[in-house]
Amino acid sequence: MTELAAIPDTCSDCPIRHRAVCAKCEGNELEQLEAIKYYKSFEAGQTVIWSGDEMEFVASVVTGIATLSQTMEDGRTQMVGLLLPSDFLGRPGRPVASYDVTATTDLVMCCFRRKPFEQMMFATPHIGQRLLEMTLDELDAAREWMLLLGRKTAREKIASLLSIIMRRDASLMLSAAQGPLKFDLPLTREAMADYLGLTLETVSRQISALRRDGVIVLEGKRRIIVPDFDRLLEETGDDGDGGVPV
Amino acid sequence: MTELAAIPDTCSDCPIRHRAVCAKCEGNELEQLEAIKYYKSFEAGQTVIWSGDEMEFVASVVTGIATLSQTMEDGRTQMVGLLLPSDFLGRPGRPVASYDVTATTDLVMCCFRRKPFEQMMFATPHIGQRLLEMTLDELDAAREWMLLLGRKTAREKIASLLSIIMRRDASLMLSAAQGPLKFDLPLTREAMADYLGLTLETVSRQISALRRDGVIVLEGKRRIIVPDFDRLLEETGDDGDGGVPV
DNA sequence: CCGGGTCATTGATCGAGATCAATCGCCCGG
DNA sequence: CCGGGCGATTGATCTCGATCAATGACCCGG
Repeated sequence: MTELAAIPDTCSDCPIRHRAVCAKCEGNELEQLEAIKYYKSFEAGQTVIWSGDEMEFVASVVTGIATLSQTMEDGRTQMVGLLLPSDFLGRPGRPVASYDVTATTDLVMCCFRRKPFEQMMFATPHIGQRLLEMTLDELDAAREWMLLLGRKTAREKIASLLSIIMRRDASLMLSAAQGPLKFDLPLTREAMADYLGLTLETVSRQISALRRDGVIVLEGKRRIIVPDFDRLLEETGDDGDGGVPV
Repeated sequence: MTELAAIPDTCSDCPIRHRAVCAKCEGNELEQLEAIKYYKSFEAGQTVIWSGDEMEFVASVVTGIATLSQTMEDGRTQMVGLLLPSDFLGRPGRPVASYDVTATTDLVMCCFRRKPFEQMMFATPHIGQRLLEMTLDELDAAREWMLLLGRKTAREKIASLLSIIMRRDASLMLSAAQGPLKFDLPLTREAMADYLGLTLETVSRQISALRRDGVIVLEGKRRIIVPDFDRLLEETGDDGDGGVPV
């Protein structure tokens, strides 16, 4: 059993306060939300919910990473979403989960029982407005991802995934230092394969190839150093300014 | 120049009145929308807007079909959205188009200038609520599509596309007759390839293979007859009840 | 210090789909 | 009736990534 991550006392202490579904709520609205929220923790590897299960809550990721994935009868699986801190889980109005949700790291979620949340959403336009923004962002990300799945080579897929992860967690911890960037891969090779529509062997081979070509440096299995971010971007196949604004 | 499709006189005559972004609006709200709307028509093959262009309007598709697609510098392209009647084009709050939009058939759109629409959205919760529902549906569709792109075989991709098109246009014209279903493909082989992440040759070969195996019958190049819909569904690789509820 | 488990790497081979190329069918205009 | 253009089909070959298989690196518990 790993140690549980710190759980904020009140919403004002919350690290995702200004990015999550509650971002536009203030004063009274925030108090109402605070009254119905509760925290749930999961350990790395645990399943949060299975596709088809009844969902009695919706939630925001506070810390950690979770994945959404779909599986075909014969076992082929494709990841269809990556939930980072502040991302929202669940669909108001839908009582049943559409995807398998798995914690890939230790995970803390801020949960709201579904029914009260839906009622509040009806009464409080700020929640629905914020959820719409977030959903539109996710749709853009999904479309970027479709280009990756449909048209990119294995090497480009790996480079793209690395740059996506770097960008997203840079935007969370307003990364100070310039120069060689360094970060931990929060995913196993298998999870990366499920994300990219590849096999884990191909993922491993392409990471080795990028290492051989000096695009990345490995420190152990999971820690990645990128000496030249622009060089990595060239490998993604995207045009310079590229895509998703976080 | 082909003949222009019929354009409804008023919103109450409009064929997409109860499915589009205006679905929840009544009385006064509907009048306001009606006051700022205007129609635009495009011929099959025309580009509606280029990625990166300024968008001065958002719009609903009234009749016809349009596609959203992304292109890489070297010319590889991936379709990322298919807009059928009642679907919404544009993102409130974003002044610039993110995708290339092309009319694949003659197309009529009901447009709203972006700024007034955004103001109305702020004042009228029903519009934002409906847009949220529609966006969540699109996100689900995009995720289904990601499974297709990442994990399905070429044959499964073709079968899936056929069943998606059949389902979606059956839901529009509440198809009366049972028995052998018949419909027109609204896409060229090349557009199908862009949708499915394949080459047009592979699309052609797989369609021929499905024909040889008796799953479909062709009437000319574009008209498809499906003698046994369940047989087609088996070929998609999805489990029976399968996925997107329209 | 050893043995088992998990995750990752690397090698050998295979095959689905891409690529290159020729041909066909159909429509339309001269 | 002919010729050109466009979309679609079909064939031959190649290649990237999948598959099958062995080995390696690391961690933890006994």
